[in-house]
Amino acid sequence: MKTDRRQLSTAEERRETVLRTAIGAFAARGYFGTTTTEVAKAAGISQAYVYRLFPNKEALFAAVVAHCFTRVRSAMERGAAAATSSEPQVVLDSMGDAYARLISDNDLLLVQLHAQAAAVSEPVIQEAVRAGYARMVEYVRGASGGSEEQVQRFFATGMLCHLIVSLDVTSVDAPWTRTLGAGIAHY
Amino acid sequence: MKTDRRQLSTAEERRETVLRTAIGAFAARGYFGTTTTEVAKAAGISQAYVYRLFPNKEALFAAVVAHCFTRVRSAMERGAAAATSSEPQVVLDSMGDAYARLISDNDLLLVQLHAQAAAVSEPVIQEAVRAGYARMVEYVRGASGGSEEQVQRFFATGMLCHLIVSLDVTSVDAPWTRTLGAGIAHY
DNA sequence: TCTTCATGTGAGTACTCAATCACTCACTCC
DNA sequence: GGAGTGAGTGATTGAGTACTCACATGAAGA
Repeated sequence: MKTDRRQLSTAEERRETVLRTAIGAFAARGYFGTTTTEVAKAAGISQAYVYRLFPNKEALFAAVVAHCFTRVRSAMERGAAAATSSEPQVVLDSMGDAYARLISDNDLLLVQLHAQAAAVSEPVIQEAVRAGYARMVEYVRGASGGSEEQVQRFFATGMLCHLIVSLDVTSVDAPWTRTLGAGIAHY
Repeated sequence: MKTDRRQLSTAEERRETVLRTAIGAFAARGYFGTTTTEVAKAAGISQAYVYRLFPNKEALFAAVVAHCFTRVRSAMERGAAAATSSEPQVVLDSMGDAYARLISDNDLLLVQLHAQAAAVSEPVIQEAVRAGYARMVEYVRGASGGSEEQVQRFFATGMLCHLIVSLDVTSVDAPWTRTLGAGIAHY
């Protein structure tokens, strides 16, 4: 290695760049509504090269989804570590707060919402989303020690966040928006 | 009027047919993933005629979404009427059960999920979904007399149903699926 | 330097999509 | 029967779409 800064990246580095930047691309219009050209532009590469890094659009999206889940899970881990007590509800609240901070830019959450929608018809994506939630549920259960009901409510609240963000209810002040958003942290 | 049975429908009748049948078309792949040709086929008309009945695809989808919300709301009304007591939680449970029965074929629920996803980027759809939830939240609050927290939890549980259906978790038997699906009725 | 190989792209292909338009047919009223 | 109106369609368009391939360029060792 002569120079400190290579002009070309390794394929693996590029793949990671794509996974990171594609979140922003897919966040707006999801799997069907986002073109591979948009993903390429977000990553600063040509559209053709996307197909060198990933076999097809479905695999690309599934990889992006998996990447989002690992980011969310590591945020939960930080939240669990920051809990001020080992009381299950305290740990859950701390994880929820860490989640709220992570998704303050909304893109991660929106990809999860779109992934859920695409999972209905695309088996590869469904499998990625299932695997993500499987690991997440088990992690939350184990780290918090919460009851079935507490864990279930934790995820139900997360789903409610999807609704709140997708409708942008925080920018509407009305009784129904206050009811849905009551007690939900946002940064 | 010579014959008892007309061959042609009125435009209004056709529009209603389209609204009803398009639910099945949009349920699988949502707004971006469903073509107007598929919608036309489901309604038994030509693709061109879809554009005589609706100005464009976005308005068509928004109308379908609004139609779904009215169906869900009237199911809730039946549920509320069937409640065995006026205790808020009893009424909410009865409404939830009516909802569970209504969406046993999944299509209505899937359209709501896809509508939520499309609402992120399509303002006309976002407005339709907002209006639908606004009316539904107010109705649920008024009909049940439940507290802010009870109503919020009611909708959070509904959102959890979206996840359960989109991932088809009922066909996977594992600890995490039992946690998410605990106590959720399905018919 | 020269060869080798991975990184990266321009220019396509074959196809699908939403939307339009000229047109036909069914019905009603006189 | 004939004029007028609204229901309904076949054919088309122009703008994309995912995906491919021949080719260029940079890096690094012999």
